[in-house]
Amino acid sequence: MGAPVGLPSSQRPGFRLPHDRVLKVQSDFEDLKQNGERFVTRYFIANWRIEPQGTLGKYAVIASKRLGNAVVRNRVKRLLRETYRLHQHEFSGDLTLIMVARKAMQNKKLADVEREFRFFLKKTGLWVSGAES
RNA sequence: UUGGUGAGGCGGAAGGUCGCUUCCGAGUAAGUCGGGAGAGGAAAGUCCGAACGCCAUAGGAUCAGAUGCCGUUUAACUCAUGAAAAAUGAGAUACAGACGGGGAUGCUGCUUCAAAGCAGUUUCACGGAAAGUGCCACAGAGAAAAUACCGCCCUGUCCUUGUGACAGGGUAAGGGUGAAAAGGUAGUGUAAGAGACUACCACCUCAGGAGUAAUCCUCAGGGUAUGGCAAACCCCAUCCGGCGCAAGACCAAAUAGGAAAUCCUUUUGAAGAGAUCCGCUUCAGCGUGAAAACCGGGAUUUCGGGUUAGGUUGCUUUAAAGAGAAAUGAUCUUCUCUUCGCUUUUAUGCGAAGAACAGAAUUCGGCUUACAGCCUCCCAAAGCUC
RNA sequence: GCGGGUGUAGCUUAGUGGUAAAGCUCCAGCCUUCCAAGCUGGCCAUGUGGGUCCGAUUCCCAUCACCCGCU
Repeated sequence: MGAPVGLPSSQRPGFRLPHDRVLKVQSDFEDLKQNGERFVTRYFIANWRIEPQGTLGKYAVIASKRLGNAVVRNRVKRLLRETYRLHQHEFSGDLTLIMVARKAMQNKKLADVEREFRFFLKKTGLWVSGAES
């Protein structure tokens, strides 16, 4: 699990996830909630939409105040962001995705979230690459 | 040594891989590469203040609000030196802060016949109850210029001659009620009693002394007048304009409307000559109809205000954490610590789990709350050893 | 970041400083063949910690939890 080690930096796929990939516009959130697809797992709720070919996919992570205090919310958001970053080559890139954290995600490790994210990709047919295991 | 109270401090360490924000450098630019920096003691709660900013504001008073023993002291901030935000020096202000002192209060111990005194310690939002109003349930005779229930004493009457009953009067020493009963204790005095009188204490007033002050001490006099509650209304003294970085400043574009100035147009409308107006000609229209100005319409410019999750700034500095719904992370290895299980005589070894509370948003000080574990100091206790 | 409000029985609400009230709920009994309804009785509370006071749900302070507004 994790990033592939041993390859030169020019050959392995990039795992960067700069800050401008974050979805910010309010109307996009409402549009996705109205018209997008929806899938619920144990740890998070996913809203997504396939964008036209060539556009760079965006993402957003939501942790509501009911989840816990600021430390818990930051931890949950970081785990979801890390999961998206490490698995961003396993589905088509032109995907706008919103992940809403659920209460069961408190005190979980990265491996648990990764397993759930993989389950979500396979179940909804978004799993493209399949090269890694 | 153990567990405990109080005070202070620390808040896991090193490395690998993949990432995020920002700065510097390389690079035409992008991608990229190298280097630097990147949460706390409480960043939290927002309880109390201050800086800073805008608006308002002659001066005074009232209302409302806050504070309330005394002294000393402390931040951002401002000024000076300085290349400088660093550092040093100076100045100034604040809190329910810190330190020290005074007073009151409860508890314990000792002394004392007692009142009280001394020592230790707890607590205190600690101006005024002899300016006024109000309240003090229940109980109790009486709860504030008070009161005669049981009692005590005197006088009178009666007869059952008992220290009896009734009537009148005196009396706050005793009993009882209550949180609290109108100075306390001892004595004189008296029919019984009473600050009625005396001594000491307490209270009040004046004078002197000590102390920066709060306050304390001493002397003299007064003679009980002054119950408690102001975290009840209130009185006195002091302070006090409001809103808050979502404050505010600058800039930009679009949109609708406002004001001013200039120009054009119009006298039913259109066309023509003419620099323009008046006027004229032609056509259409109207019962007839002239001139000037205003109003109206249009264009340009300027001004001022509003709206927009607009931008920059305020703002985080040249020695840099930081402005975006908000980064400071994820994971692995080793070490450290704690707990549990197994093994071992023990030491130890192996395995597993865990390592708190908690995340900067203009800045600063204080307070409060949360916090696994560890370290240091002080205090008292228990056990062991010398 | 700033401002405001509320905590009383299991729930919804009362309550002048002096024994904390009502309705629904729950439990037991009566009534009924049984249930429901009805009647009788009972259980259960001032968020927490201090202070003022003889005495606090009430007054004051601190704290905790929850709710709302400003954009």
